[in-house]
Amino acid sequence: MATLKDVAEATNLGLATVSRALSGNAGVLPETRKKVEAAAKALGYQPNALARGLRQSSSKAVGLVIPDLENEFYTSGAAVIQEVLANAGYRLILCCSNNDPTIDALLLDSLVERRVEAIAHVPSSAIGSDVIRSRNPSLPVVEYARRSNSEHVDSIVGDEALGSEKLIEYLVSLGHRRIAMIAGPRGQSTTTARLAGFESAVRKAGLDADQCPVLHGPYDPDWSEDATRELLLQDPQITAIFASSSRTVLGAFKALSGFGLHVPSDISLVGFLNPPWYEVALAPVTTYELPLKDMGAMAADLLLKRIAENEHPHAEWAAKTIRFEGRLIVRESATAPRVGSLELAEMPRAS
Amino acid sequence: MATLKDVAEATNLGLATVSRALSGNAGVLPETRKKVEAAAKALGYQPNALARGLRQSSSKAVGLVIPDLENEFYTSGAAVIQEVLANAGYRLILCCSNNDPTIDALLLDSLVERRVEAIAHVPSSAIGSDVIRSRNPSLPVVEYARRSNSEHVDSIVGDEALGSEKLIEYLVSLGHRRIAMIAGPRGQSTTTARLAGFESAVRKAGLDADQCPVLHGPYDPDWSEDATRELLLQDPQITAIFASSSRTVLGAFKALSGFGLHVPSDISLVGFLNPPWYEVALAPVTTYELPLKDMGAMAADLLLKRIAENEHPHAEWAAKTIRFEGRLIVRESATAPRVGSLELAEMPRAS
DNA sequence: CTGAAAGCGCTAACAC
DNA sequence: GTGTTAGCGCTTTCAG
Repeated sequence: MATLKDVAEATNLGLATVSRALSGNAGVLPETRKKVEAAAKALGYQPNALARGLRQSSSKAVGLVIPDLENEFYTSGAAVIQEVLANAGYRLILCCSNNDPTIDALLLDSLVERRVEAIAHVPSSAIGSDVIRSRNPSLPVVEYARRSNSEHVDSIVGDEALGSEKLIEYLVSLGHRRIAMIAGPRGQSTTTARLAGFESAVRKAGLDADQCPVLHGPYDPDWSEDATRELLLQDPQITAIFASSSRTVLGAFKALSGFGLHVPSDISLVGFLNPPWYEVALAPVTTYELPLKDMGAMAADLLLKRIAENEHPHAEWAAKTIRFEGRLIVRESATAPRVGSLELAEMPRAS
Repeated sequence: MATLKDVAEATNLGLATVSRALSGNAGVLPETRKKVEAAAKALGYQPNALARGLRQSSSKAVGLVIPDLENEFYTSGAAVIQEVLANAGYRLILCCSNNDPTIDALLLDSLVERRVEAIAHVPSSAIGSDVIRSRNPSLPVVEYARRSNSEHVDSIVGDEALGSEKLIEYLVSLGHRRIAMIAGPRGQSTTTARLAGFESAVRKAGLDADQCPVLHGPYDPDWSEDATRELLLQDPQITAIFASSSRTVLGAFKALSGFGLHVPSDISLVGFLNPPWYEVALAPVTTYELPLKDMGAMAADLLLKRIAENEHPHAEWAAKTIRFEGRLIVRESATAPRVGSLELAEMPRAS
């Protein structure tokens, strides 16, 4: 590949002049610039971002670590983060941790090695982004969607507790008193918050906690399907299910169909988040939507702001947690509880 | 941030020794290595990947450009590409072109500047990856999911033509003779192939092409909803719709519900690809599934292979196009055509 | 306005 | 085994 030197030799100019000309720097004769640009194009010159980054110690890159590339909860924000950053001239290095804390830490390390100027992070463990601070305390970090226990990073999250609470309140207002929750894996801030909201709402409504079971497991349709099945078998009095993620909703629907049960006539179901398909599900899903796009934009803006602040010897700022409220979306998957008990007909699954 | 020199000074060793020790290179006394590692850890030393990359002219990074971060057609492959590459010690720089050829070209350029060692690319225009070749002809490139007109790049795609054909054959076997297709935007290889399959099947089945209308538009639920509405209004004889992407299926369902129509009793609907929600849709969707995971793995393997070949003065290899077959998945959204004509009741939309 | 030279942090020859 | 040195490609003083 052609280098600056090649262009310099081709034009009989000095390295410095060529550099200035190509980086749109002032102080170069217009005709000189023309000549340089022509030669550069002719040689197919492409600047070497590694060399430039090394020299200026600024890579114009930002890292983003998310746990799952196929989950709208993360990609929806990632999309706007990438867009905002791109408009500001930064490139996004997007990594996927598969929800594995070890990989998570590895990826964070490698981003630091690549000298990214900031990191957006969906933490996969409570340790979260602390790895980074031990490497380079001045590197701006914002946590998105999930919160770790780190004290020194900003975080942008949804108000998940409020969401669950609203959902349960809604079910209670419909007349439900036996509500089950299919929760996520313990130890993640999202799970914790959603669970807290559930328990708080159950308490406030004066429901019997024993009649409102909670099952913990991964945010995975297959697990959720099994969990729902088991739940119904063990607790056929349940009249409503709170499936606390879109994957969970999916599994719940499948289990319910398997039993020949209809939503909402046999059992009510509410979800969380709002992927487009909720509108065309077996029963359009009543849910709590989080403003993921706004959250992503905010995260990106904050990142940019922190980068800018970093230029100047920054006054000690306090890390802030910004919690976005969402909204309850009432569709058709939840109605007043059925009368009578559940008839579970284990049907052969279609395909 | 600490540099190699800092570690060298701290240990009273030479730069080279420290470098060797830290990069696990042979020819260093075990105790020396210990000492170096201890000092490095104490100083919080992190290697500078920019400097290393510059020196070795190899960045251990691979670029991936996809048009949409929120579409499983791309992210599903992206996820496995990232995984395979990560296992081989490469970092993925994932960029999103928003289906805009200009941005696409920009991103490709910036990847070249960052000296990635290979690029996986979902082209957003027919020019596709040619930008890259003009910059650096020896940079391995593989197109994934879509094909451009580039002659010199490998491509991994699904057999979309076959898919449409199978789907239409299936509808015909059910008795349909008036089938509409909601197609994607003209000019993309996927659209072209899906359309070709449709037309070929229509012809082979001896259907009247006039009775099998095709609408072109973006792969977008809202557009698809409008298109479906219009279609039904203009052509109420239609008994089946081929919605040629998952977004399109979504819109079609919404339009159909809006008219108070039921799938499949009033009208049959078949989709394309196989996102998990197809199973829990208003009517579980009959579709043609592509092995996206296998395709992604293949793309990554090919990339790795090309990188390895690049080390040696490579014999001129021919670019290959690998086309993966998928499979027809029969669910419940298509049955024998209704008898009688359609009653369109424009109902107030719920929520 | 342009050129020469230093140096970003690292690795790979080459000496010792 | 270890140290010295050159140089990857670029930007940026500092002279001219």
